[in-house]
Amino acid sequence: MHAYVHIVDDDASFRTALERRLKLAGYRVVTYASARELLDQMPDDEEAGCIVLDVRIPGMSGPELQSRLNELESTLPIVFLTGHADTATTVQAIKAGAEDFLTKPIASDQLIEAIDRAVARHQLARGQRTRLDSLRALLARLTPRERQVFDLIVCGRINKQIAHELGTTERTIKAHRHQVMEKMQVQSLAELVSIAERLGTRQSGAELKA
Amino acid sequence: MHAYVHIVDDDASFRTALERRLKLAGYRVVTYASARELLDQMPDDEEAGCIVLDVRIPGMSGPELQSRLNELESTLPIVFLTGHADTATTVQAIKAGAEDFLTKPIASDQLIEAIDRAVARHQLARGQRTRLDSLRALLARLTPRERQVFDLIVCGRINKQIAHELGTTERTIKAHRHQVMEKMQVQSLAELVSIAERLGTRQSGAELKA
DNA sequence: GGCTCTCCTGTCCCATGGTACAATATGAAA
DNA sequence: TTTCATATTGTACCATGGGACAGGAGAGCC
Repeated sequence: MHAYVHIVDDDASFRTALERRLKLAGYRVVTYASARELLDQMPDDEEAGCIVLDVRIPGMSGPELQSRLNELESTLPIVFLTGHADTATTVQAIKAGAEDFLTKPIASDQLIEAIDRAVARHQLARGQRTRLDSLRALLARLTPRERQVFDLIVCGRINKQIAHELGTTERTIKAHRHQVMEKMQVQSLAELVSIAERLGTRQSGAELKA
Repeated sequence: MHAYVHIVDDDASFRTALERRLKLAGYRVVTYASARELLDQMPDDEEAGCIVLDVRIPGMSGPELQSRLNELESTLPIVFLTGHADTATTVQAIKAGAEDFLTKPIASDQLIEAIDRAVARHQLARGQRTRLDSLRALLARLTPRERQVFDLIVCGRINKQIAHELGTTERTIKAHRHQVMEKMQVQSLAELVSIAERLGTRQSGAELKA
């Protein structure tokens, strides 16, 4: 609860009306008159919420703002609102990950449903991203050498091979390997490989010889 | 090349015109007058291709056919065509995985582009599915006991623990483990875990004790 | 110059994984 | 009944992983 809805629309009276309606539904609301305004304040991605975005707004258009937000890796789902939708714009927006695309005038119940869905999706995405981020943070703490060893371990190389490929001794690899398991907070090789797979850092094998 | 385009439209003259145009573009074409017709013949998912689907057709509608195909786990991408698109239908179709949603009359170049994209996507999806299917086939060849051992191995259990959990001896587990590595055609634990991760069979650990 | 961090190296010892060589028991299928 | 797949167990032996204990070399910072 207390999720944020960010409304971007150049029609002040519409913003106000929608704001009132959403606050009654239990949402916290922030309004913006333009894409620029939203980008300047850049809503916090960590707070549950979503964006309600008019397609035609002065300056940067709705879809332009969407692609900009995608570049910035925002995961806030977008619910588009528009007076007259053309099909190409609709298709493009949904393909780019918009949660919904609605036409004005819109029944407020229907809009709220879309917003609820968007917020729920954001919760999920946020949870996943948080889990991945913490894994990435662990990985980032490895020294360059440890990272090399990590890559070779999760490809199934044994210590002897790793030592040979890195031009050092088996004993040294054991030391690095120990550090890797320690820093990645895992007790088994299986967990380590699982992490590598989820982070997409695992190469299929031969690529690493280059 | 020689990809199949499956056209579903109740307008015979439209079908014929489009068929001619697509054959010139190098496609193989199969036409259907209704959703039923396509379902009866059920296009082969293994052949590269896509479906061009009119939204409003007698009997089962385009979107209904789409959801039916999804249930049947078809991976053939769908390009929708329609006279007058309403936004809700468009959004729903794209969310359900349609490659595109175009309005008639449509420039044939534009349609061909959409079909090219759809076919390309199908190639990718097919490749991925084929790879996963062959892994699943390997997994299916494990005996029930071997499968239990597999699950525990990829969760990071050591032989001793597995033996205890399955109420047998370490030596027995070694035998099963050998069979598992053999049947799954892997040389290292890392590869085995990677497969489990990609097939989504890997539990996070504690769940398996139940 | 000290201090810290990274990277590197060594020996001893034990736990674990893997293999070769064998063998038994059970149930289903031919 | 014979045959086969499955599941089971055993004894060795060796390779690999990993911990305990100990130390050195080079780079960057205060």
